[in-house]
Amino acid sequence: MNTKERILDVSLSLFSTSGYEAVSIRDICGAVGIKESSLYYHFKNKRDILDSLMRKYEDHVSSLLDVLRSASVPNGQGFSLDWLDIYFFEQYLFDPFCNRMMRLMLIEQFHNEEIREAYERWLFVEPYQIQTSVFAMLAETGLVSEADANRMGHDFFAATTMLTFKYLLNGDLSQERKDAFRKEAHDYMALLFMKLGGNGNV
Amino acid sequence: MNTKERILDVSLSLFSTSGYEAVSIRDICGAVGIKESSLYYHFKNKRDILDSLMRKYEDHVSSLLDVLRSASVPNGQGFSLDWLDIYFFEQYLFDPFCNRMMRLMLIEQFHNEEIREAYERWLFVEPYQIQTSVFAMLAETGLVSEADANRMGHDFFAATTMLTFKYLLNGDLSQERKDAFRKEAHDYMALLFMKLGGNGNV
Amino acid sequence: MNTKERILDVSLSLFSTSGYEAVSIRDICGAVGIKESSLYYHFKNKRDILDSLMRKYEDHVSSLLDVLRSASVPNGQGFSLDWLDIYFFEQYLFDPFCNRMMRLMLIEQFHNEEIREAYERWLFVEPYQIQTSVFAMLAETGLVSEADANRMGHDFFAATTMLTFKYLLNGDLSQERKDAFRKEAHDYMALLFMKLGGNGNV
Amino acid sequence: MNTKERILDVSLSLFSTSGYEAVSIRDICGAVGIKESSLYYHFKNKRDILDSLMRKYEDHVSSLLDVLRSASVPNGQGFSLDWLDIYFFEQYLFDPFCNRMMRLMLIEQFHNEEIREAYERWLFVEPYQIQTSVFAMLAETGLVSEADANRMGHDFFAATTMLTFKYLLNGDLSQERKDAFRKEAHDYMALLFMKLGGNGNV
DNA sequence: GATGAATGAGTGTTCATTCAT
DNA sequence: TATGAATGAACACTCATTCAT
Repeated sequence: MNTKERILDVSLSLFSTSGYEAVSIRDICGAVGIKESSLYYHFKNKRDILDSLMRKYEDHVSSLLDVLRSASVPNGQGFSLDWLDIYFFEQYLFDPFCNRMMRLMLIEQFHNEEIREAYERWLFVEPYQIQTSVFAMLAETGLVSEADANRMGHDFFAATTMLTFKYLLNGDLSQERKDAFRKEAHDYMALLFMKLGGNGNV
Repeated sequence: MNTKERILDVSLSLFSTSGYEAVSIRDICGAVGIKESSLYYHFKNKRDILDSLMRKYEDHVSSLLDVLRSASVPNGQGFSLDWLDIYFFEQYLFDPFCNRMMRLMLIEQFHNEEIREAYERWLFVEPYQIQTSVFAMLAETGLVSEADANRMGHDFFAATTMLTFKYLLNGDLSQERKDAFRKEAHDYMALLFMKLGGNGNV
Repeated sequence: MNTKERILDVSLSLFSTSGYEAVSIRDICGAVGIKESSLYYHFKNKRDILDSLMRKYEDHVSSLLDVLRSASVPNGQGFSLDWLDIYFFEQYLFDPFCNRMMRLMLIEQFHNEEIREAYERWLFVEPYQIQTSVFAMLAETGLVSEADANRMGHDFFAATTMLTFKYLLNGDLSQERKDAFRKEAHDYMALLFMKLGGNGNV
Repeated sequence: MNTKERILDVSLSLFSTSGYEAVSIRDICGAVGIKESSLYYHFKNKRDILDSLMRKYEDHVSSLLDVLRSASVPNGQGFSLDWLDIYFFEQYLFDPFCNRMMRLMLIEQFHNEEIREAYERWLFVEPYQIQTSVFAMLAETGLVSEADANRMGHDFFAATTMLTFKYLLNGDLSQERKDAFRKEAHDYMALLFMKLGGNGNV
C-alpha cells in the first residue's frame, strides 16, 4: 500500500469513528507516519481526502452491484437467498471499507448535501431495490404471489435496515454485533419462509 | 424564554444540523445575540451545554413515558393504535425538540460513549418496548395469539425504525417527510390488521 | 494609545517598509507586544488592518484638504507660497503617517485595485489640483497671465512629484532626504519667480 | 526560448505585477509548465531568479546606453530630439522587459538595498544624465545658453519622470497610457522649444 | 448578568527547498 | 533535464476559555 492509499485508509478509519471535522490533518499524518506538509503532495486539501473516499466508495459499490447483478440468476435449479448473505451482508454490510463508509456518511450527512444524497442512496434506495428484486425473482418461480413477494421484500428491507442501524452502525463493528445481526436476520428470513411452508431454498 | 434557555435552544438547533464539534461558541453566541464571555455565566463550558441538553431530553422523554404508561390502558372498551400515532409519532418522533435530540445523538454517538448509550436506548431499546407492549396488550384481548402479537410488534418496530431513519433523521424535518413517514407507517399498520381481518380499532 | 491604535501604528510602520505580504501577523504582534490571537479581537483579519489604515488615511487627508481650502485665501495682502511649504510639504509629504501611507500605496498599488486608485488619486490627481490651484490664485492677482500660471503650476507639479519619488519615497525618510527635497523644491520655486522678477511673496 | 529563459520571462511577468514575495515557486512553475523541483536544476534558489533578472537587466540597459552614446552625435547637420523618443521612450520606458524591471525595482526597492540602489540609479541618476546631456549638446550648438540648457534639461527630466510614474508604472502598460505619456511629453517638448522660437529640430 | 480584552493551543494550508531516481 | 516524494518552518486564522470590570 503506497502513501496515498495509506492516507485514505487511515483517514477513513478516523473519519468513521470521530467524524470528518473532529479529525485533524495532524491526526491523520501522525497515524500514517508522515509530516503534515507531505500530505499535501497527495491531496489538494482535507476535503479532497473525503472526496477521494467517496469516489472510491462509489466505484467499489458499483462494481459490487455489477457482480451482484450477474450473479442474480443463480443456478436455474431453484432459488436461494444465500447470495443475499454473501453479497449483501458479507461483502457489503460487514465489509470493513463499506461499513466505515456507511458510518462516515451517517455522521456527515448533515454537513454536506452530496454526502446526504449518497447516504440516502446507498443505505435506503439501492438496498431496497436489491432486496425487493430478490423477492421479485421468487415470485417468478410461481411459489409466491406477486403481492406477497412485494410485501415480503418490503418487510425484509425494513428488518435488515433496522438491524443495520442497530448492530452495524452503532459502536464498534465487533464479531458479537455481526453475529447478532446475522442471527436476527436469519431468524427473520426463516419466519418469512415458514409462513410459506418453505425453508429459503425453494 | 430567558438567556439560558435561548442558549440551549440555539445550541440544539446548531448541534443537530452540524454536530457538536462543528459548532463553535462563537456560532452559538452569534445566534443568541450575546458575547462569548457571557455564555460562561450560564454554562461552565461547551460540554456543559451538551450535558444540559441530554439531561433536559431525558427528563422530557421520561415524563412522556409516564404519560404514555398511564394512557396505555385506554378505555377498557377495546384497543386502539391511535395513541401510538399521538404519543409516539406526534409527540416523540415529530416533536422538534425530540427529533433534534435524536439527530444530535445520531451524529455524536461515535464521539461519546454516554451519548452512544442514550442513542441505543432511546432509538432502539425503549421504542421496541413501547411498541411490543402495545401488541402484547392486543394479545391480552384474545384476538391475536401471543406469538402472532410478538411477531407483529417486532415487524412494526422494524418498519417504524427504518422509516424513522429514512424520513425523520435525514435532511430537514419537512412536512413532506413527515407525511411520507405517516403514510407508510399507516399503510403498514393497515396491512398488519388486514391479515387479522381487523382495522386497527379492534 | 490603545491596543488597536498600536496595532495600526506598528502595522503601517512594517507595511511601509516591507510591503503588506511580507509582514506577518507574528511580526506585527511581536512588535506590539501581544499574542497573535489577541490581534483578532481588534481586527477581523490581516486585510482588515490594511483597510483600516486606508480609511484612516482618507479621513486624515480629507481633513487636511479642508484645512488647506479654508487657509487658501491667505491674508488679503498679497499672495504667498509659504503655505504650500507648510500644508503640502510639512503636513503631507513629510508627515510620518502620510509618508508611510504613500509608501504603502506605492508598494501595494500592483496587488490591489482599490489601493491603485487611491495611489493615483493622492499622489497625482489631488496634488496636481492643489498645486495648480495655488498658481491659479496667482493669476487672479494679475501679476501673471493665466496661461503662464497654468504652465507654472504644471511645471511645479512635475518638479515636486519627481522630487517626492526621488527623495521622499526612496530609502528612509531621513533628515538629509527631507532637506534635499526642500532645497531643490525651493530652488525651483525661486527659479520660477525669478523669471517673473518676483520673490515668492508677490 | 529554452526552459531557463522561459522561467526568467514568466518570473519577471509575475514579479512585476505581484512583487517578488507574493509570487511562489509554484506560481512560476505552473505558468512555465514544469514541476517545482525542476526549477532548481536551472536556478540555485528563488533569489537566484531575481538576481539573474537584475544581471540581465543591467546588461541590457548597459548595451542600450552604448548604442545611445554612439548615436548621440546624430548627423552633424543639426540637432534632433527624435532619438530621445526612439532610444529613451520607445526602447527603454516602453520596452516590455525594461518597463517590467522598473516596476519590479519600484516594488522591491524597500525589501532589498541592492535593488533600491539599482532603482535609484536607473530611474533617477542615469535618466537625468542622459536627458541633460542632450540639452548640453544643444548648448554646444550655440542656440541656447548653457544656463538655459541646464534648466531645460532639468525641467524636462522632472516632467518625464513624473509622467513615467503617472502613466508607465501605474496599472497595466496599455496603449492608452503609452499614448498619454507620449502626448504629454511631446507637448512639453514643444513648449520648451516654443520659448526658443524653435521646433525641436534646431 | 454581561462584556472587553486577552490568551495558549490548535486549525488547515503554503512555502522554498532537497534528494534519490 | 526533469520529476516524485518528502520536509521544517512559517502562514493566517479559530478555538474554548479566563478574568477583571
